[in-house]
Amino acid sequence: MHSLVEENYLKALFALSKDKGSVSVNDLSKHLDIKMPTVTNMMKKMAFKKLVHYESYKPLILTKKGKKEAALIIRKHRLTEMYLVEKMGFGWEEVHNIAEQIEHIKSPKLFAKMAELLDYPKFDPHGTPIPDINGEMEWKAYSKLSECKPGDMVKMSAVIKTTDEFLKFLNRREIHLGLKIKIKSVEPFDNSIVVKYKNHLEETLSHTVCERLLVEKF
Amino acid sequence: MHSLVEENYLKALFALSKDKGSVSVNDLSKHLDIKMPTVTNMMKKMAFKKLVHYESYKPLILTKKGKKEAALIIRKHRLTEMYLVEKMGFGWEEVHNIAEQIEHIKSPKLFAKMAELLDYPKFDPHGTPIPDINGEMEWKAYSKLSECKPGDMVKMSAVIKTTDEFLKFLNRREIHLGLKIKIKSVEPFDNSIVVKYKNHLEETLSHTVCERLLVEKF
DNA sequence: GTATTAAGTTAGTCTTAACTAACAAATTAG
DNA sequence: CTAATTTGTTAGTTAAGACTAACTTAATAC
Repeated sequence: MHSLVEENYLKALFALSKDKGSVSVNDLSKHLDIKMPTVTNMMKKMAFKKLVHYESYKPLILTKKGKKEAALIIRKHRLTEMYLVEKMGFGWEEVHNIAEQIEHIKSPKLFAKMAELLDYPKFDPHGTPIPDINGEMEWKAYSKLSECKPGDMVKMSAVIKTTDEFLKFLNRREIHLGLKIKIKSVEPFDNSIVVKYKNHLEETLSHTVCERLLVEKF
Repeated sequence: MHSLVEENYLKALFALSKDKGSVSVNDLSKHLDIKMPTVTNMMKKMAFKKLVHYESYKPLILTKKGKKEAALIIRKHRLTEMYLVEKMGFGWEEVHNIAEQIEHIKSPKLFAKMAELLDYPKFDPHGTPIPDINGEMEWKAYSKLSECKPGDMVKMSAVIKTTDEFLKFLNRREIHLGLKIKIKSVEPFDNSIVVKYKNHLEETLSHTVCERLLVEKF
């Protein structure tokens, strides 16, 4: 089994390689707030364990094994978040830090029980997919709210790049998953969007915000 | 805050000093399965942090601070055990190892929520008292089943020196907290006891077993 | 296409928390 | 009360995982 530290490297590698499929030592170093030489050393150790493909001066690539193990940690994280929200009554902005710790708990039984009690959830409280027990996960074909056009009617489906602060911001505006939103206009100057939903008849959302909200059109 | 390692030393010190009020380096070393020199070193470090009174060649004594911090870790452990049993459906023999890990989670909110959802429980699933938020805890005046006389009617109130194996043993005999037990006879040769309860009309329990079962007479 | 900058590596150090070997103090046995 | 045994300490080593300083390779700029 891997150390808590290795698990954090795995998670970071997985998260950062989402798009390109590979990660630079520099990016990983910044993301983990760990200096580059330390990262290089750890990559060699993890390469020896067949978790990552490592060659000097080349981008880092998770092995199949590394990817699966990372996904299983993320599974534990997201199951925990869902459990905390659904079964314990926490707000979606409160659960990240707790899940960050509980994801390292070694107890297949605990997470199996969470999954069972939640009726095998496919998404976490932020709409992000939960990897299955084999580490497989699939994103639905969402659009960013920032890509929507005036007149579009959409359903809030997921929040990305979540921080506690951002989620509190959404709370204050009563924006939550499942919310139906109508795009009233797009301000060409700064790409901010004016939307209407529930009893909020005219709410302006900055481009920064809209880039983080994933929606389904209908 | 203290490291996970220090927390384990605190817990062990607390558990071992239950009776005498002090612990030898040797006992602590054996209990933690850590060699004596390592323990001595750690005691110096923890003495510096005012968690334990340490003097060369003298028994170890927890400070008030050390005692409180130990009790608060034990509070987290026992709240977790109760939560796992009451809210997640685990058996009392399954929860120790999970709680052993979750007790180190840094999140006052999580444990406050557990306590709330459990309606501020005073005892864990084994009948052991849960320290309150100030680290205060009190044992009720239980007797050991081994001290009971033929004819006594008692209620099973707590299990001590629990191991998963011992709890499974109790499961197989359908012995659980709250069970009403009648002592039929005591075998003077080996101090085993013959008891009657529910549909078990004659069950023999060894002295070893009876030493670990705490009961209330009535 | 060389010069500069950025990214990555190597070498050596630090801290935590473990260990063993050797020694010292305290306890127990006779 | 001394000898043997047990307990505790000191000193020095190790592994994990962090760091800085110095150097090398790769990327970018002009």
